[in-house]
Amino acid sequence: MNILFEYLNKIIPTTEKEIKEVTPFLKIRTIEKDDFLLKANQISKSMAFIKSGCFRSFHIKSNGTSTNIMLNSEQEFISDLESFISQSPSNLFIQAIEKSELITISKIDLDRLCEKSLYWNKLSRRLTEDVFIISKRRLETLLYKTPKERYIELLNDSPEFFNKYSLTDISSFIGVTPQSLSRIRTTI
Amino acid sequence: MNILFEYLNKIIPTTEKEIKEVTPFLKIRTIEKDDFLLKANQISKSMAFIKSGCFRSFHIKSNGTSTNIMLNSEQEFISDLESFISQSPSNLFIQAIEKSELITISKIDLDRLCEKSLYWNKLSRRLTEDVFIISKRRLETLLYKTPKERYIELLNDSPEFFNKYSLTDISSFIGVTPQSLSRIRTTI
DNA sequence: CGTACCATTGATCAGGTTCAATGCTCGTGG
DNA sequence: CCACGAGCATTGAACCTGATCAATGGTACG
Repeated sequence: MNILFEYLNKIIPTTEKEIKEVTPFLKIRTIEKDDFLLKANQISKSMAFIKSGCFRSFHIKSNGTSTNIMLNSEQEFISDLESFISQSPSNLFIQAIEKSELITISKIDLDRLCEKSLYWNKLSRRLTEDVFIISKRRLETLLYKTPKERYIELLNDSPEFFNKYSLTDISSFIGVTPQSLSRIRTTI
Repeated sequence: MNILFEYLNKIIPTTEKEIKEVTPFLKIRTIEKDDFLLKANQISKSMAFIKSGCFRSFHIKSNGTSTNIMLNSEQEFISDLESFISQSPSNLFIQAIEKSELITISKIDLDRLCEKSLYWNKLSRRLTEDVFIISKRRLETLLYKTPKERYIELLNDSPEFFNKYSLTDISSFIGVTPQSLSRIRTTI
């Protein structure tokens, strides 16, 4: 679990106290390729830190088409944060793109830590802030930019995406069809 | 400032202690129609609670066109939260749509409150969570839905928008031109 | 009264979608 | 070990939605 503690320590420096507090609540979980961490209508009961592997979070419309709202990999937290926060049914599917290892903590245990501890409160706040900023930037990209501009932005800001995820997954993340992405790529 | 205290009390119940702690840091500010609360490249130094009035937060692209990323009115907090959190230059303009009254707190003072107090930490976390959920839902709407569906969703979920904001502002918020919104409206 | 802004309507244009077909790679089973 | 099938990326053609350019009517405000 050291990889998680190092990550937390970078965000808000930890002491022995916090490591001891949280360790009993952490669980390791392995998930196979194509299996689901969460499905629509379920309530997200735990927050997961990705030790290895990668995931796509997507929505399925009534007509059956699916759209990736988020792609995540190593050293990122994953869950439907909205469902996790409000303990309401999710509208997302979260699926492992490859065999992955997670470190998880349940909502109940995290709430318990936050109830009394300034540290875990500050940390939760920081993580929520980070996720908010990611969401806001994604919103801005969709509102202000053309698909071609979004592709170029992704190439510059997150070139590693193109090793981790298929072009189909990336096109859905960008908000266009795979055919359109393919055509965009030929113009560059 | 009672309107703010009532609002806070609903989110996380306050005691006399918290009211006393925060009161010295709160300022009332009036802002005239069309004046700016924040401009691009400035750093957002304060968080504002809208006592009366309404605002639009928008981005201006290099080609000069502007897009509303957010519309806010009474009993909502307003700032470029990304700039406020990270104290980095904003890419947004925040403008009063009408003469408005704000209750503000500076970043420095809020940080000071959060440093030691569990209450202000929990509150900040809750407010960030709420803003995250708003941002995520907006992202979903843009990714999954057509302009017509977005318009209908807004009509159902926030009919008051159509009293507060011009159709031009709303069309920009939805992510289409005023002409397109006008045509969408005629089909319903 | 006149000007400026907003909402609307018409005509044309462009970019993305859809439908369809093909090549490619990789994993599986005979 | 090879053959087959599945899924991904690409390409072509037709179509459609929303953008753009342009003009008009209405209304609020100085």
